[in-house]
Amino acid sequence: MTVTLADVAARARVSPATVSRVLNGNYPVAATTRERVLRAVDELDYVLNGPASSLAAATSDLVGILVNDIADPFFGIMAGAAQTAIGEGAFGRAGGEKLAVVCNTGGSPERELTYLTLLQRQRAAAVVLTGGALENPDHIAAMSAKLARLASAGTTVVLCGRPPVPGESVTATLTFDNRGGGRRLTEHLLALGHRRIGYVAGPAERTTTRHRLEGHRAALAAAGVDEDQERLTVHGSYDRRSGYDATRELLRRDPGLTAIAAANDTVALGACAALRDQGLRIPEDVSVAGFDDLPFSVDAVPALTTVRLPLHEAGMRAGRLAMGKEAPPPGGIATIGAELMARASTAPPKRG
Amino acid sequence: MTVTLADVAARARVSPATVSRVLNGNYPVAATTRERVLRAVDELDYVLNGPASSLAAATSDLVGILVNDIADPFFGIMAGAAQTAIGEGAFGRAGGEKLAVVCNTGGSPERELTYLTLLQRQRAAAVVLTGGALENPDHIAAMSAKLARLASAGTTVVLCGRPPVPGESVTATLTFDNRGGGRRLTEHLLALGHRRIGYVAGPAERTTTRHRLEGHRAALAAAGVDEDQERLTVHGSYDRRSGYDATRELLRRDPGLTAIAAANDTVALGACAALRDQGLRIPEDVSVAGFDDLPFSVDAVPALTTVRLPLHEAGMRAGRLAMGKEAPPPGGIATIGAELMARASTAPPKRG
DNA sequence: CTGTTAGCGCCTTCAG
DNA sequence: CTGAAGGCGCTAACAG
Repeated sequence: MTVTLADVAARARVSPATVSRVLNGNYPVAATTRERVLRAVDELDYVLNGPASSLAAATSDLVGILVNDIADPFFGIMAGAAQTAIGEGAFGRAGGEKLAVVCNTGGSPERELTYLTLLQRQRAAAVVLTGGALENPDHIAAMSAKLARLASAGTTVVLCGRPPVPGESVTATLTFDNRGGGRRLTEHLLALGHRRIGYVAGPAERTTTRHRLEGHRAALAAAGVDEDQERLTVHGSYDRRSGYDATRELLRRDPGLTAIAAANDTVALGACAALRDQGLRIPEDVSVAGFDDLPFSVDAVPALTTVRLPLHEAGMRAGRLAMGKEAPPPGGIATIGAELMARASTAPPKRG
Repeated sequence: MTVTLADVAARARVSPATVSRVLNGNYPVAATTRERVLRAVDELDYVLNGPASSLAAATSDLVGILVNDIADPFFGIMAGAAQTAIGEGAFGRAGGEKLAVVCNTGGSPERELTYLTLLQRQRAAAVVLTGGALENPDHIAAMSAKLARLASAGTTVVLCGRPPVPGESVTATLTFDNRGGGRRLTEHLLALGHRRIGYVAGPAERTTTRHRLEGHRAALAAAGVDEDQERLTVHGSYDRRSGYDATRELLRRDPGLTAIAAANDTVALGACAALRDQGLRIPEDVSVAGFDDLPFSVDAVPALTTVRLPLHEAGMRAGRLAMGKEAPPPGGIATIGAELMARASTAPPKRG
């Protein structure tokens, strides 16, 4: 009932092998024969059986892209770009189309491993891991083992916006300069004259959180403003609500603070909302800064000072690396710059 | 070199068939035997070969979720919810985990069809299509044919936030009341006293665009305000830039308009930016309204009046429907309500 | 350039 | 409850 390669072969009066060859396009076939086969494919409305191909060839055309939160444009932009890079130049019936597919871990370590296992099961051609990693030792060990196994099974592993992992299992790592960005952002605040700066950090145990915070602290230390920093730091998740709640908490701890640096732009927006609800003006009373420079940040009122991460470019590059369309950087690791975008939400302190 | 079912069977001193049975959990196996097998699986670090299973069983555990724009939270929220619903209750090594996977069409009809073909090739267990459909007749025909073929191959097809398609190939359709929402939004504007309302529509040829616009026009017609509407409508894409550009164009066409209704919240934010750049205040000079009620809308300044769509709930339900965990609604179609959220960005007109 | 021949690894009747 | 046997649909050497 379902039409197979053999049916096509029969209709085109060639052997199944020939049909396979024209479909995969990786072997010379006479033009007229190809014509005939393609016509038969169309007439029979034939669609290759993926599992059968994968089984026989011991590889599949599936490429997995793991993200922590698919509803967050930070990941959406990277994943979309990667998917574009992976899919491009492959259209129509011709072979070579990869099925680029994104998997949402929700930030859960179990789901991250589960997805990796599922992709391993499918014999995925490549896997792209985006976003910061969890710093829990058990999870790190489990991940290393899993990545090693994927790599040894021939799956290309690419990290995008993630710190490098030791070992030979990762083909390429694109890592963001979160530390440098965090540092420059706080230097900007210091240059404006701020000294009491609240920090709304992301979830503890995440590399992104730690690196951004380290940059912040480094800038403070260099300026000699390093007392009491624990009290001026509150951890939360990477969402709006967290920014709102943490800001109220910071204001309680130090009503005199003149600036707030947030873990990312979304959190910064929550911080802005909390400040407004307290009757504080931005930036006159309190300056606010974010991180990532997501598209909405420039439209915030006032426009948000933040650190720009080239998410689209990074995603594209990760996609190309996953496909082997681009050579890995020397040493397998490339650090991607983070650029300060000074806008209207930060200004010299007027009070305190 | 790569460990297979047979290896596990040998180690556990049972037949391959038995191993298969415990792994798939769909057949009675003695508890002690199961133990032994599971232990062998662990010791050998065995991972099922997906393609081989799929080939033999003629089904796979892949579920595809198609979205128009993965960087847009509108889709991210639905896709994330669907993925959660599909993945839940399936952890550890036990069988039954589906690989829920999202595919980004970028709004391109070709890519939509390509992804469907790729999913068909993988013998996907289910496919969830989210977001509005293109109204081009050729594409509609191609899609119907493709969906019919998927359905006849045993793939469950679910539509989420999409208008129903004729035929028996779709298991369930969840459609948003875009028309009703659009109508209520404009009624709200009319009730405030607005009469010259600019409309920034989405891309032409999309059902979502058309339905929202129809609701808008219906409200105007009911109020007897139906002259000149073509001139007060500008089409664009569903992004910020489009809102910005279209608003400038609308202002050029009618400098006296007192309100702008936008295709969605993102577009509304672009509209706000354009108004501000023209020195117009919101809502004193011009009211602005969006659609969708994405998370950032409540934090906009002023808070954005919009129409709330229960994206998370819809996505969850679509996921459950795709998994057969929930019975389809009567007739296979459920309409999901759209609720007006009146906030600070709309107020009675002060000028004109 | 094209046909022939073996499996790829697993599931699924059918016996026992 | 468990084992044995056949085949799912395709690709990959080999010949020719």
